[in-house]
Amino acid sequence: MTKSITQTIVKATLETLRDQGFAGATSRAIARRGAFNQALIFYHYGSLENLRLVALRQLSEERLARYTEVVSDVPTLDELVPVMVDLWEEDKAAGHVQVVAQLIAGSANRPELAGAVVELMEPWVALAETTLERVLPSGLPIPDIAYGTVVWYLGVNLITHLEPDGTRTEALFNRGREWAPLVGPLLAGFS
Amino acid sequence: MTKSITQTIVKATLETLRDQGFAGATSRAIARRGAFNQALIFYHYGSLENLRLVALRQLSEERLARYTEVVSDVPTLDELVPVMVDLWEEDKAAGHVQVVAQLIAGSANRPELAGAVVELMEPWVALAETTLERVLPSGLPIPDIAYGTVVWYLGVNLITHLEPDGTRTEALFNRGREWAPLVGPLLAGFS
DNA sequence: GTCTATACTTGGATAGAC
DNA sequence: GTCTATCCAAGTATAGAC
Repeated sequence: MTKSITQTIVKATLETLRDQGFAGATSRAIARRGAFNQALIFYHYGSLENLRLVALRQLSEERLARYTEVVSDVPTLDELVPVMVDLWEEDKAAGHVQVVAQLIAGSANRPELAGAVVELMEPWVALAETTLERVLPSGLPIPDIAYGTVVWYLGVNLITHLEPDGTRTEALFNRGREWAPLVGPLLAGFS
Repeated sequence: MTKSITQTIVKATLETLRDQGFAGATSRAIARRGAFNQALIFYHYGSLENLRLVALRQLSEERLARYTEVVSDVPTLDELVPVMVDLWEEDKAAGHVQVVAQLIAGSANRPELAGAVVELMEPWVALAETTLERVLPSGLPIPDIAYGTVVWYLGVNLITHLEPDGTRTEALFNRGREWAPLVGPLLAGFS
């Protein structure tokens, strides 16, 4: 099972988006990165815009499957937080959500890409909702909390690559781990 | 007091960043928007990169002054939340933080811009810290909460312009207003 | 300080050989 | 399906007239 050229192209696209940003992910840069001919992008995907779309969709689906798998076992909030932190480390190491942040920012003024982003966000919010419904006490505004969480995750991903060493975000997550066991019982006061 | 050309240029830069995104904010697009000659950008600012820096700095300082002014009077959390929502509406209407999100995303792979962003973020986190120290009970990890808040604000701004109508973010802020009075007393349980 | 004109570079995309 | 070569549009930046 050798990798197909289309998969090579998508992979190179994601890597280039991660390392060079939206503006830097030109057809030529992507081709250089994947060591294939630039014309192949247009033969296989028609346009760079379309390739970006395909790459985004693929990444989203792949990661959503992973998140769903890992998260669906977790019964309580204070177990959820460290699990989420681990997923975060995973994504950060691979640069996955940096890619997403780049595509979202780049989708300004690009209706097709923007539409895809909104559409692809939906199942993520849904996952957040079912998960939070399970681990949070009832009576809370779950849909808003879920949406707020996804949005926050996005913000973190946008900012992280700016920190020279990522210490500040690191601290944030450590604090999350530390305080998670306290938040659950506290919120129970609402129900 | 007629407006100087340099101010016209900076203004057009911010507007173009807001409406066309980072990639769309070229020297030609900016000049078109401000109805001045494209060469003036390079005469007055040397390079587009430098103009972006100046524009970012100016916007940040201007808004920070406004936020500081409005927020420093507010003594409690449930008064703070609606005030913040108002500031948010203000920024959203003017598109201010969309600009910031664009510049942050665009600063990937641009060390100078990235450095400026990190540097300019510092006073914002500081403002968040002193404000939260005032309105939150003691015993909480204020620096992390402050940083997390700024990061979240960034995420909201990144995502908002994608929503066709902004209803979802709207709902989020309404919920914030609604729940703010409950959170304060609750957190007091920690101290 | 502001204009026109233009040098130079890079990017998206296509034609046509293989 | 993959390559080379190339067209054309758009970008940053500068030179030089006014």
